[in-house]
Order: sequence, then structure tokens, then C-alpha cells
Amino acid sequence: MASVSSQPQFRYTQPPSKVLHLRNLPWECTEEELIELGKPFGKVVNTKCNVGANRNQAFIEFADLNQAIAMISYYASSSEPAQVRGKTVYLQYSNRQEIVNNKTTADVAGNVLLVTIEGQDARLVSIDVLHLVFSAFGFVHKITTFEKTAGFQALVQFSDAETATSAKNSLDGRSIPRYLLSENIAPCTLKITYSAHTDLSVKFQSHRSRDYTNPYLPVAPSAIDGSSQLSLGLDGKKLEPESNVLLASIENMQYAVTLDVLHMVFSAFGPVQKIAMFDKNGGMQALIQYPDVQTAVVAKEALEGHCIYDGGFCKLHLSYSRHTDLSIKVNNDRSRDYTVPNPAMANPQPSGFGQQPVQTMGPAAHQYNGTQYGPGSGQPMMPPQPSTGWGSGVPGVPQSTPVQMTNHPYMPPAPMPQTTPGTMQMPGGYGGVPPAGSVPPYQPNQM
DNA sequence: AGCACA
Repeated sequence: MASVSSQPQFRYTQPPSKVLHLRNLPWECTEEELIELGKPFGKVVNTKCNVGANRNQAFIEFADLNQAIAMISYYASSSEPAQVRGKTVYLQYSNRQEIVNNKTTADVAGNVLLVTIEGQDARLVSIDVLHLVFSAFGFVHKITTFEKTAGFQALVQFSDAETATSAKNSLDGRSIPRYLLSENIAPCTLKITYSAHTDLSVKFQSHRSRDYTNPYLPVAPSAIDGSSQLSLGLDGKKLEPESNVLLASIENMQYAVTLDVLHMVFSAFGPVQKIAMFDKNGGMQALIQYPDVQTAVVAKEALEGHCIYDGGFCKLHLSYSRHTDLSIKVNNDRSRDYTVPNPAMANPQPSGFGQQPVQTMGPAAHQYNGTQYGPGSGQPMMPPQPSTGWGSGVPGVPQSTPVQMTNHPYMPPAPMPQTTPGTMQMPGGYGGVPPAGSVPPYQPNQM
């Protein structure tokens, strides 16, 4: 259907409109700056910034057509171009007569951020990395990711607009730190606006969406039954599909590793629901069940290859099990279901649900907190105001607030290890403190 | 450097 019209799509002279189209604006140009620019010529009644793919265009609308004409004619003959922050901006009449829908989203602060991940390999950025990045600013409630024409995007939900704003201010326009991505991934830049959402709906824990406030949310089948693209992580090395159940094999088991020891070690990352130990190939293996995949992921990343005791003893090797719910038939020294009250414990708590039958748990868990899982010596903690870390080179690994389940019945308020999923590299063992109550026959040397 | 929308 050939166009009868001889008019090209864009004419070099638009018919006058009280709406002006601005382009070549500096990043994050504000409404105030637009008003400032237009004020000498009349009353700016509306604006819209962050327009276009690069979000460097804007519209301003004058109360009166003559005011728009005045501005255009002024700059048409001015020797000084219109400028914002010293950057030349180009003006023309908009092909529309009024600005619609300003101030609905993107400009009004909210607790949910719309994040566009730009870059060649944006799709390879995992939800875990996003979680890590945004957790530096506060507890991340939920994340959803999706593909749109704008590219790979995510919605990141914080508890309040203030937290979201601090994340936005610090991260918008920045690149995901290189050390969070594998080397062969091209830089990924974050472009962030506010979303109009206030509470995301996450139906499943999956590689596309996570609800960190609800560890009992079912895991999407696609996340378990390794549909291939989902199961390969950023680094491309996670070939096995993630699971909430970890299979631990213990190498060089010079000392007894009991159920309680395992429980203690793995509880540092979240509530352990069930453990089953068994012998295999002359060694010992155990299945450890968490309520959710991401806790298992965190635990696996932090613990893989590390030793329960100093000196290379009882080295853990972890993989994801295909189980999602262990069937514990009897509670004994080889298997236990921590989700049901232990009748053997004459220790009825109000709401026996989730109580730890192991007495040493509470205090012992602390031994596995904090610096022992920290990324080695001298790594600076990321302060709550994260602006420092993102400015230059290599910031400290962002320390997330308790990664998950702050309100989980199993967990005391802040016993999460200060670990960062997927990125930590621990130099040695646990720092020489053996689990209480199972002291191996050697003197742990404190580092 | 060239027109928006959840």
C-alpha cells in the first residue's frame, strides 16, 4: 500500500505545537531542568523526561502555543544553543499537541524498580546476580525478569521507596561489576526507572522470578527439571539443575561428621528441613533439604570445596540432588526431619513447628556467621549507603542484608552468614572453629 | 540526532 502522501515521516519543520520535543539530553535529565530551560519563554505546564530508547529525549508543554513558538524561534536564531548541564539539546515542535500520561510511572518514586539490563550478554545475567547487586541496598523482597522489546528487564521489589531510590540512584547507568560476571561476558549496564508496581506477583521460585519473602513458594518445575538454558548459570558451569536439596559428599573424613554437625553447618544459610546421611562408595554422603532453591544455592556456593575442620579434613563436595522432598522415615543419628516436632525431645515449645531438636543449634549457628564466611581477610564491608562501592573499580562484595527469610520461623533475626551467593571465594576452611559438641581430636588452630 | 504508553 504505497503512501499517497508525499510527506516524509519526519519533516524538518514541524507544524507548531505547544509541545516541544527535546533530544540529546544528558542522562537523567530532571523535570526541574526542563522547566528551567523553558521558563524564560512561558509557563511550562507539563514535561516528560527519559523518553526514547536511550532515555535522552523529553517533551515540554507550554501553557500557550505562542510560548512554544517563542522558545523555538529564540534558539533558531540564537548563537547559543539550548543547553542542559552544558550539553546542547535540540528542540523542535513535537508532532503531538499535548503530553499524555506524565507522572504516572518512571518519575514517581516507588518501592519497585524497573531495571533494564543492557549489553551484548544481558540475558546471561542471572537473577542471583541481580539479587546480589540490589541486596546491597536493602532486603530485596521479590524479583521478576522478562524479555520485552526494551530487552532483558527485571522488576526488583524493595520494602519501601526510599530503599528503592537509593538503589536507583546508585545503580542507574552503571555496569554490573565485572567480578560478578564471568570473564567472557560483555559489560552489562543497568538502566533503572521506577515501576508502578507495588507488589509483584511471584507464583514460583524459578530462574525468572523469585520471592525472597516466601521460602515455601513452590519451585517451578522448569527450574528443577533442567530445561537447559535455565540451568546453566552465568559462568556456564552449573550444568546440573538447581534444587532445594543438596547432595554432600565428604572427602577425607578423618573425624566423625555427625548429623548435628551437618545441621549446624548448613543451618548457617537458612532453615534446614531434613537431613539424610548414608554410606556410598566407602565414603559418607548426605542429603540436606532446604525449603527453597535459593537457600540451597547460597549454601552450595559458600560451602563447596571447603572443609568442616581445619587441615583439609572433611572436605565438602556439593551438588544439587534431584530430590525435592526427602522422605525421612525415622529420626535417628543418620536422618532427621526437623520440620516435625521430635517426640523424643521432652521439650515442647509453643509451636513446635520448626523448633530445632538439637540443643546446640542456637549458639552454635553463630560460629558460622559473619567473618568466617566472609570473603577472606580485609575485604571491606559494604556500608548501607552503597554509593561508595559502585563508583570505582573494585568495591567490596556487596554485603546483603540477610539474604532471605528474615521473617522465617526457623530463623533468629540475623543469623544469616554474610555471604554473597555465587561470588565468594573462601581461601580456607571455616577458620578453625569446629562445631560445638563435636570437637575433633585435635587442637583447632585459630588463624 | 529525529517523537512517548502501561
